[in-house]
Amino acid sequence: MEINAANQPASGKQSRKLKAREGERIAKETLPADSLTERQKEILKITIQEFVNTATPVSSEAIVHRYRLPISPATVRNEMAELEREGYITHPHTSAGRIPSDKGYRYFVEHLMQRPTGLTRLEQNNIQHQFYQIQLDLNEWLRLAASITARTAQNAAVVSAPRAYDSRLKRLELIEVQERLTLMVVVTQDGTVREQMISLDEPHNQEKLTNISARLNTLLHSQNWGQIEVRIKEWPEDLARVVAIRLIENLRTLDQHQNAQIYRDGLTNILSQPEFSDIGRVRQVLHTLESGQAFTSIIPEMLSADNGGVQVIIGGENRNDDLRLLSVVLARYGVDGQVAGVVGIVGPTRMEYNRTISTVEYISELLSSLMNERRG
Amino acid sequence: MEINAANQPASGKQSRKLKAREGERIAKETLPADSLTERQKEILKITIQEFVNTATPVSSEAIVHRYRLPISPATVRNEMAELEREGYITHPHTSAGRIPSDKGYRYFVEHLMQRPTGLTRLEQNNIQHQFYQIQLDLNEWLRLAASITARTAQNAAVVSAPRAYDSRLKRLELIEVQERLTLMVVVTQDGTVREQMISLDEPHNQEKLTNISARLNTLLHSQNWGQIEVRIKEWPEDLARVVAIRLIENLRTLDQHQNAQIYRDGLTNILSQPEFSDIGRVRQVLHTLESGQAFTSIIPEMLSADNGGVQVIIGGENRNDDLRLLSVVLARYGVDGQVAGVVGIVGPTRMEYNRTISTVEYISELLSSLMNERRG
DNA sequence: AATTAGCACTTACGGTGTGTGAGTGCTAAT
DNA sequence: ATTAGCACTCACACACCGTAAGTGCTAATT
Repeated sequence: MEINAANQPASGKQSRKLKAREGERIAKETLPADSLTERQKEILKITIQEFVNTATPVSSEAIVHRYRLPISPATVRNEMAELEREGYITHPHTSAGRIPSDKGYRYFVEHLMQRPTGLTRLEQNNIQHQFYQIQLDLNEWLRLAASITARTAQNAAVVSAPRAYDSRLKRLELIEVQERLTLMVVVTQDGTVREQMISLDEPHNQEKLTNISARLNTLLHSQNWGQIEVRIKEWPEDLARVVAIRLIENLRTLDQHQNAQIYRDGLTNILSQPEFSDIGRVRQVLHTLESGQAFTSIIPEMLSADNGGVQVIIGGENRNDDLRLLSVVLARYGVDGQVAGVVGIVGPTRMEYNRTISTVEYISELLSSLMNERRG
Repeated sequence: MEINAANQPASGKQSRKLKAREGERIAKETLPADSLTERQKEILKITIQEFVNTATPVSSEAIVHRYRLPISPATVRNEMAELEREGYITHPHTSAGRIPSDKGYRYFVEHLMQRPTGLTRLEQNNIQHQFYQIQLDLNEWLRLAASITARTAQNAAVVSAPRAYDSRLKRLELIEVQERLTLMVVVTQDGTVREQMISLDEPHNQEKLTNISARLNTLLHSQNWGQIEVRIKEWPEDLARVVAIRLIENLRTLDQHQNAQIYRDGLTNILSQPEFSDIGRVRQVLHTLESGQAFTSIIPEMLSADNGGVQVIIGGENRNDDLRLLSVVLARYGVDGQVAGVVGIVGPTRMEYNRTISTVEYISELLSSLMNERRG
């Protein structure tokens, strides 16, 4: 039992640390590639692949048989026992086969998985087609993105609306709705359109409104909310100022994006997985995903991460308790320094990481280039 | 068994017809109020109320005991047997109490339920508050509506985006994004804002675009797509015409609203009901609600119904097979002749119809008045 | 004629028992 | 270091009750 403790003291401790889950950053603990022998890697890889496909514990016999290994089940058993001691796999009860642990999946994702074999060229083209087919607005793009991602990865998809870093006014329009009610339409430099109602103290006709918006457009063009705030300091208390104040609010909420809209799709996919044969778990997961509150911490974290690539958070690595039994695969999309959002997949830890990662990667690239075309 | 067959021959046939479900319109078959004796009504009412509360079959003893009826369980049993013969209730197996049938619920909704006791004044105020608290845009209003409806009625909520009948241009704006790319923002008379990208054959600067939009605004103000189509017939093949054509498309899709957006919320509520202890049913229902295709027929039907009130579709009355085990309660909202959408609740047939109906009613009224304020 | 007491009958439900098959871990042989 | 052999452990499916709940029917009562 203590044989290999001397060989990899770090690894042993690290695994315990992982389970203790301190406040680490997401997807960090890179496992050393050389902590396992080649044969152990091979067996771990097969175990994971088999388990991903069949959803049932993998026996020593199944491994040698299905993959025609030149060793006996007994040998495999010995290796598996070792892998279990190291924490890469477990078994649910004595007479059952092995199932991968979170740590096992992590090792797989980092060292064992052959990449990239996720999406075929054909699939990519199909997806691209759906996006370019119609000139949709942002809202519908994101909805579509969620839907396609979910379908492609056969799991639940999450897409966060792009959040701007530094929204600047491109154009503002005031439209009379009623005597004392006007509709303000704000277009920012990156092409986002927002509408807002403003109720006025006294009646104004369209002509007046047009004048004001023309004036504001020239005065405040390409300014962000901070600059506008400074600019209007000594303005008189007239309508122009009222509008400017609403404009500031508007740009500011755009930047902070408290109303960070999340688009979801494909809940059905994940619930049809065998791990969700238990109704209680279904309810819990559904609740988690529907409320979306699990993502309020994870998405901002992803947005501010300096590492640009795909992030994989496996089971217990999740900070959020409700996501403990699920894995999350995330990628950022957007235009550098201007706007950014997140595309993600949520599913059982037993998922095809390769395909999931490829999907999320591809969709995020696609969304990025679409966003790029939008901006001026 | 045939005793009452002579008394209510129509009712007997009608119930059979119901089960045969021909292509009837929604929520129609009004059951005659006098087909039951007063005591039978009382017993049916109690049975339904008890079942709605407890979710377990109601026994004859429970009825006399809980409601202190001056009759014996045996008498109640006789009456229940009669009610069962008439199709208002059933029992799952010999030694179980009674549960209401779809027909029973319908009778309850039409004659037995005391209305309106749905929402307290306090609840109404709370709801109203949430809507008026912030000046949201349409999108977020509807999302909020779905969320509040679901929470209030403790079931899944469905809200369809308002569909316009006859969208007319209020104002159009062209904003340069890139040299050959412009953003068109269209505001219609009823205050709907839509954005669309237009790619141009040759470069145009903002000044040119402003000119064109000003011209179009005066020429096409308050016209619908049909009128615009006639108007531009002999126009030269310039940019103004290109924009006008896109404008026509835009207004037209607004009217047909193929992209009839549906907002959903509260799936969790309905899945926590005891009728969804079976995982298969959960999946089926979830699939139905997530895909939303079940509503593609039911919502337009509701929109074009001449009956303005709340519609209740109970279990098997649903045309859509996937909704067979659920009830749907719908109300229309909007501004007469201008825009209309639907607010609805979906839940197990065992639901508090009174409260559900009141909720849907109230939210739809609220949305209507909000829409009213928006329009010019 | 309507109501009710009494009772036999039916059926779901929870607990217990069991035997079978899968798969392991260990030991001893290769 | 590998592997054959084997005892051992569990989950799972199935059958087997006993019990409690609630009915329908019959006969007695009002």
